Amino acid sequence: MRDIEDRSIPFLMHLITGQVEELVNKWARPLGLRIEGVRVLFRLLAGDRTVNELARLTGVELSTLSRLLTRMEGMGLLARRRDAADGRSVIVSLTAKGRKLALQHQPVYFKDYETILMKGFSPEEARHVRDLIVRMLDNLEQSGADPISALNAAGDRRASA
Amino acid sequence: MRDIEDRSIPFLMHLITGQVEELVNKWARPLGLRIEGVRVLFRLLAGDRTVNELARLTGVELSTLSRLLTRMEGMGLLARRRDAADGRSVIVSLTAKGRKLALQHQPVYFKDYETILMKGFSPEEARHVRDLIVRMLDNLEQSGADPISALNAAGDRRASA
DNA sequence: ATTCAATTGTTGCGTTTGCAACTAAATGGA
DNA sequence: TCCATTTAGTTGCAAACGCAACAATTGAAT
Repeated sequence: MRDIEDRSIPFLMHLITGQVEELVNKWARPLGLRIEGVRVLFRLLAGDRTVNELARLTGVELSTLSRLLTRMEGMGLLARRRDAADGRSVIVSLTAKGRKLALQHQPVYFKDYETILMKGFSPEEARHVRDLIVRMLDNLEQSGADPISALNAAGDRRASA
Repeated sequence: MRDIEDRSIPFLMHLITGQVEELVNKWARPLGLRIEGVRVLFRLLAGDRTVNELARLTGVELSTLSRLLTRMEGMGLLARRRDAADGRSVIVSLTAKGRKLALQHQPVYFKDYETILMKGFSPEEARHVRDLIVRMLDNLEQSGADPISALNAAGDRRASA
């Protein structure tokens, strides 16, 4: 690896994430999409979702997602309709065109990037790293609804030591 | 963990990275910075760097970084000077004010986020996951200067199989 | 020496971003 | 029932983003 000096896990993940996203962006550019749009597309392939669910499932901020959906709707890739059961929610679904696009490009999606990332990994290593990463996410989640307080507390603790 | 269905490594990392960055952004906002600025600040604490080096070391895109440096220069946190040895390069260094700010907040930097992430990890697990992640970065790097070709090749291979 | 290529950093430009404020609908008391 | 609170989604706005084009400097080839 390069002469990276900051070997903290968050930073290393930042590097990986950034590079993978760059790759996906280049690939998706001819389709008029970027990685967020690609994520939405493939997520919807598994079934309709409300905007909120999509935000949670794709990790895209809500207002960003709302505008992204408007764009993709304009591209004819998806449709929004208000939920009859809950008038606040909006249900997003793929159009035929969107579904076709998704199916057409499904093979080159994340699996490929994961393949690159995990080259030379044994199955145990792959499983292990996935488990560890999931545990990190759990940790983040459990650090609280307002995780900043946990941080401040940690800082105070050390400061007073 | 939530009801996340996409358990691909890149996506899981995307979630972790996004959440950590959100935390850092909230923390750094009172300082007038965001995570990129924080990274620059602490990177420079280890010594002066050219703009290019900073970009590589922090994972910030070059034009974005250039403008970020202008802002931070305006805040009085750092200074730019042209390299006497190579007239193309610009050397970035902390001002006294920038150094003071960095030192002041050093304790709450990444270590804390890593602490949250790695809660409950044994030292072996922590070392292991770091090694595996570094291997992923190596894989990315070796996938070529233009890694998109590797991807296309992978797609073609499967398509013809 | 001259010319062509590569590297470094900045900027123009249109797009996208995230926060905060907002509307609208549903929920939970009193 | 009525009102306060919560939740879903959109939008205004200023800031930031990335790509591509650019100038300036260095390096390499002949």
